[in-house]
Amino acid sequence: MPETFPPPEASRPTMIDVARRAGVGLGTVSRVVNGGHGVRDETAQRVRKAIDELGFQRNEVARALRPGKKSSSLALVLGDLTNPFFASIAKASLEVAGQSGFAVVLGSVDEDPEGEKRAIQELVSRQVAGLMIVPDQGDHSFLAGAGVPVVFVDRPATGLDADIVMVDNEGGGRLAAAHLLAQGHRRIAILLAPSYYTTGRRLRGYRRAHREVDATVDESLVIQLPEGNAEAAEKATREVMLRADPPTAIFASTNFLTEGVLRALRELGREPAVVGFDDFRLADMLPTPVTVVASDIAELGRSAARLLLDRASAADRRPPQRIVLPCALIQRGSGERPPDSAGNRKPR
Amino acid sequence: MPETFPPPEASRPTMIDVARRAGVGLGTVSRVVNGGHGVRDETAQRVRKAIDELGFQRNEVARALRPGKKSSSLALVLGDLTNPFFASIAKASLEVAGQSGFAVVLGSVDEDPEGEKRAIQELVSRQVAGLMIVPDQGDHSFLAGAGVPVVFVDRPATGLDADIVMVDNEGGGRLAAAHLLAQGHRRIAILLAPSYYTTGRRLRGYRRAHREVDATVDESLVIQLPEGNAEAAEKATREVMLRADPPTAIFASTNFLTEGVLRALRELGREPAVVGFDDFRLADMLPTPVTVVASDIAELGRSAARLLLDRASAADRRPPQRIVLPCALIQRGSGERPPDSAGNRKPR
DNA sequence: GTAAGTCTTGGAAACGTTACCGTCCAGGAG
DNA sequence: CTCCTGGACGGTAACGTTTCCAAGACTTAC
Repeated sequence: MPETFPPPEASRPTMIDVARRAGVGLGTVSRVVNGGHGVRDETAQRVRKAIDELGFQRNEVARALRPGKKSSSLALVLGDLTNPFFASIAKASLEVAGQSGFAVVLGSVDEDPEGEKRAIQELVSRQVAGLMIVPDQGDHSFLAGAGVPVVFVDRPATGLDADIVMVDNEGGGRLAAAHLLAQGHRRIAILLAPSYYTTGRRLRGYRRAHREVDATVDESLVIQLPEGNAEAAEKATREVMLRADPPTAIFASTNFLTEGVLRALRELGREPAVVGFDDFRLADMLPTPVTVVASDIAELGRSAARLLLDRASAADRRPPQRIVLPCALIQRGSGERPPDSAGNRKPR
Repeated sequence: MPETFPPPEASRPTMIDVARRAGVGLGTVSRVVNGGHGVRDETAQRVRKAIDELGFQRNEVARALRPGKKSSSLALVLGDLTNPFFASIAKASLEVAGQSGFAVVLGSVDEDPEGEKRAIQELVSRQVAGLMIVPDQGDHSFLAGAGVPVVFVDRPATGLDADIVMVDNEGGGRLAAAHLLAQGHRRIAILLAPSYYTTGRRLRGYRRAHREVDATVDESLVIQLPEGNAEAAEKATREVMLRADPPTAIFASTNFLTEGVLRALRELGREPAVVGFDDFRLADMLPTPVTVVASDIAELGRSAARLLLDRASAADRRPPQRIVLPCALIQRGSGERPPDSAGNRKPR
């Protein structure tokens, strides 16, 4: 059978091909490709012409092989991309990196902390120029010797003092609780995903808000969930609302938790005040629009990428930076219900 | 001896270091690292010991430099990760690729089709083993000579006959329209994002459903939006509902469009039947839970990754594959409203 | 007119890996 | 005892780029 098809493995032209075609040396081509300093204009023209004609494109892999040169990729390690929170970070950091000609390699870690370590090392072996990590629990000191700059996103990691970008969790927690307390609520349940750093800080803010108005926290309303998903929150909400002394307000410390809370409340037909942490799509479209404490998640990703690019390009030896983004309260209705509406059956 | 401080710029050990430490040749180390065939067991042990002691990890960049060897990364090029549709694809393909030891490099393309081409070429220059592309409009024939396997996701591209994974758009469109027609609706508006391939197919299904029950399509209800976002859909919905002869049902051909439709309807206080294409989070929690035509988006991503891995590893020379996933109707309420409820003011 | 620069340019050495080609040794066959 | 076979291993040449060094061409200053 005749091979009329385009050659299946058309090897792409290299700098050597370009050099031959332009009648110059290899070094000259390289110089032209990298900004063209120290090359006569006329020569540079000839080289560029050859590049166009051959459709040459620099082989980034070979480039990254040279010592010192890291590849022009950043790595982003995070959990479930299906969570809009993570998706926003990914999108924003991708944008910033892209503007500087950097690609982003993704590592997913839904799994164990061991899986995270493996994923990170895989990425390091790909010679990425830097790592953005939304860390799970577990020690990250193994990164110290990797010789790669690291930026932690959303929460710090133990064992490594690196740059970090996060939101003002304590301030946000305080904001949410203070808002509810100001409406007269004194029995405010707080739902916490298990052992996340952020969760602890939000709880701290919640406690501080109580102290500030001399209210005592009923510890039985501080609810540590076994898992950080909507189902766990739904179950916990059901249980706490069916107690003899239910809360008059609920503070869900995570977007997925908020969803679970709302599910349970709809099912029960109860309407305590609800404030969520992190905004989410359609929050304003629900039967009672949901009041949330929100921050600029995209900025989280953008800052992380910017910070990492600085570290990667310049020999940026400043001490680890710490960027904290503010939170704001967005009142939509669910957080403004008065205490006495909590037990009411929802009118249907 | 205690290594108190990891050297700040400890250059990572290479195979040569391992070879020296194990007292073997370079080739032997390589053989051990790649499965260890043709190496005596005792020797392999020694090498493995040295690897552990030094914390050696293969430099993937150098490996990928060798001719024929592509890097163990796949590229994924898609639009806004903030769209749960794209996020699901990304997550699923990431998972599958990860299981085979492949990383995924992301290219975002919110921009022009020219930006897409640039992004793709950037990724190709990184010697990825394959490309998964959710193509924008525009010609993709420039990929033909790249020597890299390509899988298109969600929609085909012009100019290149490659593998493709997509959902049964026409079937889904038909399903949605048929469902509405079966309830007696005869004036069904369809909102279409501009010039997407999928959009055209969904419209085709919509028309087919009409033909099947001998209903005629009022062409003024086939609404081409100037943009594919919620705002455009909201505006269009407002306009069409305020006409003298408004539709009794609306088919929103995209998840974001559905959101816009719902926003407009809430504002207007009107309740025509609504069916959306693609499921979305909280669809069941809205005042009237939203009926949708849904498909397994994650499977879209998984299939794409699997297909690409096959092409990349084996010299898979089968003709281009074409995988079409089915759609299913999920009835939740908004799609089951009868025709005469459309003009009703919403009780408040 | 010569010395000392400056600007351009070509060539070669690396980077860390894999693939190939030998060499060496052991053991079996003749 | 020799020859051959085959497995185990060491060495080296790539892969495509960047960087360094040296050499040539040309300018400037004395």
